[in-house]
Amino acid sequence: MASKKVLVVDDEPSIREMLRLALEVSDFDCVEAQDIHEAYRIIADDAPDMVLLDWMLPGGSGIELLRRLKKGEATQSLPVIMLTAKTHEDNVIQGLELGADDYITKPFAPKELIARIRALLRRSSSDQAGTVLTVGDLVLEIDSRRVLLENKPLEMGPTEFKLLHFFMANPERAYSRTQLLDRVWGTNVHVEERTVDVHIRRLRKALQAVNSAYADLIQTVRGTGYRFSPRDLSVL
Amino acid sequence: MASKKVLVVDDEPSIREMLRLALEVSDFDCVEAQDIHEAYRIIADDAPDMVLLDWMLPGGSGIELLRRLKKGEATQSLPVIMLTAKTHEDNVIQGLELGADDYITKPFAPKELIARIRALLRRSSSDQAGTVLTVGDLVLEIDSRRVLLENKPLEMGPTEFKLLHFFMANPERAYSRTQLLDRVWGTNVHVEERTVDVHIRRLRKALQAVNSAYADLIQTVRGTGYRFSPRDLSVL
DNA sequence: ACGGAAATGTCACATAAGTTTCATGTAATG
DNA sequence: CATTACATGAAACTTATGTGACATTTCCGT
Repeated sequence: MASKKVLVVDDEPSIREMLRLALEVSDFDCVEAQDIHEAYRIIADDAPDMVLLDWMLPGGSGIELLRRLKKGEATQSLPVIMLTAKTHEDNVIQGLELGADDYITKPFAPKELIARIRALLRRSSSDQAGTVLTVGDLVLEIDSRRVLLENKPLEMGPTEFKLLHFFMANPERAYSRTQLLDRVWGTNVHVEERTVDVHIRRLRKALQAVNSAYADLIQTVRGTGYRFSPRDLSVL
Repeated sequence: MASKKVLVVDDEPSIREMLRLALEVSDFDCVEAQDIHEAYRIIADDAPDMVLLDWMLPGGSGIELLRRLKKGEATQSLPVIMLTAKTHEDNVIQGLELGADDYITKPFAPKELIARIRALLRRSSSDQAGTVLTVGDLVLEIDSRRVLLENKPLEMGPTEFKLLHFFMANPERAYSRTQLLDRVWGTNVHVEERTVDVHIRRLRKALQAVNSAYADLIQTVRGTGYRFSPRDLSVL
């Protein structure tokens, strides 16, 4: 399975390093940001699955980041665990009110941190359950892990499913093979770029088997990569 | 709906207070007991829907209360979540063996506690007696603990029954082996994931013995787990 | 408490399914 | 028309699941 990506936001390099270690040992991907500006960029580019946020960022900006995340449409459901010093009970309350999903006080046992991360990810992934993505007569059901085209189930492997899921969630934008590998396969996977082509092909094939017009949803962007574009689906 | 009533059994007033706060914020009713004598009285008088039981009651009486509850006819189905210090792994085992439904180690995130309480109440309240689940010619009678297919009784063990029960109550959705272990076997049971496969196989076998079409109800979702899908039962 | 039947969990091996890579063909680009 | 990028089929490989057998445990009736 593709491992989950955790964004660590802390200004102390040594703490980031420690967290990275703990995370990677437990088979998580880890990306680091030292300030909220960098954090924002990474959230946009790398789409982490959750955020570990140090509360004590310089200038009290930890709270600021949390507030902005919870305000933004696209980021408000991104799970956040706060790291706090144990003396600041009131900060905890404040953080939870602002929408942090959990907190942990320093110093903490790596084991506990990992356990909480797992618990949180499990919880929040069940939140996105029930979601159904639709483009014309193409329906992707997350819960049942099925894809229907014109009410007929489509045959495809797990990778094609994830790929289609990603595309339907991020339409009208071209992604390079590297980006696709990163976001569909997961970080730190060493796979040839060309492999993407093969899976694209299989996905197109699966769509084409039922209605050939739908294969055109996945467009080749020469020199760049691929794009999923409902916009110019002729059938609609 | 009328909010559920939770009995908190703990000798520490401050902990009771904290729990009460967490519970009431989440819209539960809360009653408190500081010892097992008081707990018993409240169970008899107030009929709580579940019990939050501190394991470390003075005199080790937490275990005593649990034992007595599980022995009593009227109280044995009352759900119990234990609160334990995280160092006492063995107590947890003991507690679960005695029939506790779940446990949570201190310190814990209020959100997690609430989540577990909700999960537990959902599980136990859906165990409504007298219910009969039906899919085509497949009939599952909860109270008589029997399964009929085309009016012929099916042979299966208790685990297969619970598994089928769960599937029939939650159709059209793919579950991982871990999720199935959690929800059919019970939380924190240490059982190999692959054991699920074996029980799936036994269940399929039982169905197939009468009508092979019904074995297809239980579908393998590669890379994910299994799904119960009446939707594409050809016989219907 | 005791013996046997039933149920359960685990393992090892067989089989099926899916993934990646590679070699080659084909279409776009300047 | 040379070059580059992409499409495609198929082989090699990796993983996931199916399945039978067996050791253990649980449950009952004696």
